[in-house]
Amino acid sequence: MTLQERVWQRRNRLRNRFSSPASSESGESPASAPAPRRKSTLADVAEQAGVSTSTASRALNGHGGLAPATRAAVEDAAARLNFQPSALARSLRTQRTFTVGFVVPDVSSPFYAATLQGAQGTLERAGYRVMLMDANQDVDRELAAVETLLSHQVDGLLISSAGLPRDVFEGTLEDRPTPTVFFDGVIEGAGDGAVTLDDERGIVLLVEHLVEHGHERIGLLAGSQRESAGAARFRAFLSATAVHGLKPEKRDVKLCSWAIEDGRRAGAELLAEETPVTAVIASSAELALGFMSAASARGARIPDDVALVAFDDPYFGDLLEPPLTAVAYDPRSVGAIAAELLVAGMRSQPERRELRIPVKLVRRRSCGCGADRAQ
Amino acid sequence: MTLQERVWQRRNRLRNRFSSPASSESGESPASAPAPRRKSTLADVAEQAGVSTSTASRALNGHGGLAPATRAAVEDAAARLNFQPSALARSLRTQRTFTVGFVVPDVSSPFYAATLQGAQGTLERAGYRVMLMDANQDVDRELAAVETLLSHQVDGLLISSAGLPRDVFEGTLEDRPTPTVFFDGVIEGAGDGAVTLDDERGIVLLVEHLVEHGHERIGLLAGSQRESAGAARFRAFLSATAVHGLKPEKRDVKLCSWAIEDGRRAGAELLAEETPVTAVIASSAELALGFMSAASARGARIPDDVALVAFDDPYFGDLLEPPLTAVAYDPRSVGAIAAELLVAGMRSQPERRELRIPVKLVRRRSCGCGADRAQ
DNA sequence: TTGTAAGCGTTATCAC
DNA sequence: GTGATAACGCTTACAA
Repeated sequence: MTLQERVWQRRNRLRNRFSSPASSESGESPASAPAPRRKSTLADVAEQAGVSTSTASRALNGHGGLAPATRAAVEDAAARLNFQPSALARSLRTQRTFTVGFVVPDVSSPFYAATLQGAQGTLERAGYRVMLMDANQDVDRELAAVETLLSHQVDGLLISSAGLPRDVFEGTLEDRPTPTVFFDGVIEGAGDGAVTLDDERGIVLLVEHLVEHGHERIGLLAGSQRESAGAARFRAFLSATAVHGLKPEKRDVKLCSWAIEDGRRAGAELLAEETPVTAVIASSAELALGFMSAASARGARIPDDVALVAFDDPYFGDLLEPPLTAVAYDPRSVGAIAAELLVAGMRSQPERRELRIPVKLVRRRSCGCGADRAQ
Repeated sequence: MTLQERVWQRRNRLRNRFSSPASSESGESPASAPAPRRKSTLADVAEQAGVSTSTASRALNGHGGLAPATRAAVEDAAARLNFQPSALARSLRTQRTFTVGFVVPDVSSPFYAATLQGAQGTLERAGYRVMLMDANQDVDRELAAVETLLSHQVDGLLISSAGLPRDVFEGTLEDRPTPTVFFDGVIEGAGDGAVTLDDERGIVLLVEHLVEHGHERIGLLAGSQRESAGAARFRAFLSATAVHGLKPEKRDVKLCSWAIEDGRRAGAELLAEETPVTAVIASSAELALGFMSAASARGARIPDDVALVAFDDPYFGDLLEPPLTAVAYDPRSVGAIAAELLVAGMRSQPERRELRIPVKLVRRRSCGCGADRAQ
């Protein structure tokens, strides 16, 4: 139904109400006053149409054999009463809510906002609504969120975990097997699917590029090690540097959280060493931003004094100073694909699937490209 | 309950299950196999505790006078069965869902993501959950979202409208009076509250500052005029420039949508005039980004060739090149305050309130500050 | 203090 | 084809 049609419908409804015999202008008695219009129920529709509620239900749901005339009558009555079935009652009866729960550590992060949007699109198309919960980077709240969602009988769960232990997660789910797919922050082996970025490949790309630029001492802003993505990037960093014969010192990798402020702090520490690293990899865009801020506060020039690359390409990456060399990917698609896996899982019971979203390197100036033509 | 406690609880549950007489290791008959564990209901708890469901209900909800012993027995049984009440059934009975619907034109926009987070925090504290719907900048989908939410019997609605006509909105709501507060994208006079940014003040700040820099011909990237914020900023622009005796030409103000791409396109048009404006105001951070991109594509330098200021201070505003002069405000608080209004509205029926979030000017380099010391 | 029973608004299983 | 009727899982008068 288009908006214009709705406008008309609304006008008609008003007209009907005023011309209805029951609500005469002069009738002042409480009895004849327009009843405190409660939302009309299936029973009302059935009554109006002169059929039973079961028939009304069937007519509206297109089930079973109905006389065309009855069906029309019911549809008519429903339209006249502006009937909207109660999702609550329906769900209680059918045990399906067509709602999926979505849990992320922080909605306001551009990455999660984008995954949410991607998932939302896919789910909506499949007829599902999303109930969102922000776990606020806190494992306890994450668990609470899952429990709330479960008590609402969501049909499925889409979770980016901040590091929930596997047995706790499974314990929570145990007496209510609910299809679950993890994305980005995954729990090893848990759930009916997992979609992650290709963390390993991304880090390899970054390290290789820095090595091409001639760097031999590379620092890392590692991000939270409780989250699978942070841990994976750290591991990948270790092995990728090893491949090139580099052995990062402990003080050159900073384990920290994901916020811009963490990047600033860790970045300042990195920069404060007597002989600092010549290049740094930030495990996320926020961390890179924090590092840039720290560098600028200290007067360190990027990439001249220290090169910077990031895992995560923010949409304003080429408007920064310097433009940020980064590993890019489509965050919407991680949400969308996770949602597809989930929808499949809710329809049947396919085997567990793990997918990786491909990443690619976007060369800009923060790594040294363009500035020196040396690359 | 902390995570650690949950871990213990989970372990105990497992232990109990294995030591339960019903599930002997050797019992192979289907009858003695652990029942396909359906979620336990209040009836199960009541049975376990040897009381009626009403008593069980009262015990769990802390209602009425109960013998301490019975209450304990019930709580015990509930814990043992890992009982989680069905939110669905409860809501159907009580007619309250403790869920509020949240509708925005685009979740992935940092602004809306932040409002969402603000609202979520406040609502959660008040005991409400949020059900999110992305209207995708489309008025029809916005309406559909509201209807879906209504059919889920949300207790309240938080909406940033993309321009829904008032009578359509009210028509949809009419037989189900649901507290609603609008924020950012408001519908004049509709709902039980509205919180907006101080659009007028923000634009005045921007125009004044540009005038101080000596500009006499200022362009505007106006944003969508269907949305109240876009329209308000446009109006404010007209009156603020008039105050300074400026009369913007029609071709200097670009009505467009909010996306970065729109800013790029409109910006390119502005820049392409024979004698272009000397300064431009972007109605949003995205539009400013688009303009920067257009300028850089064309080789126009900011602020030397054209000054730029924006209504909206992105969190990376000072890392852009040039750092962006902008009107700043706290986007979280608009969500939080809207949520507070809504919570108040759901608890009682206070009069309609309209609030404006204050804004302030953040001077950086894109306006010409610092670059020339002339300001 | 506790139990009985009547719903909340649907859908599903029977009969007719 | 259509209509009673029994759930779904909970809360809440009203009785006892």
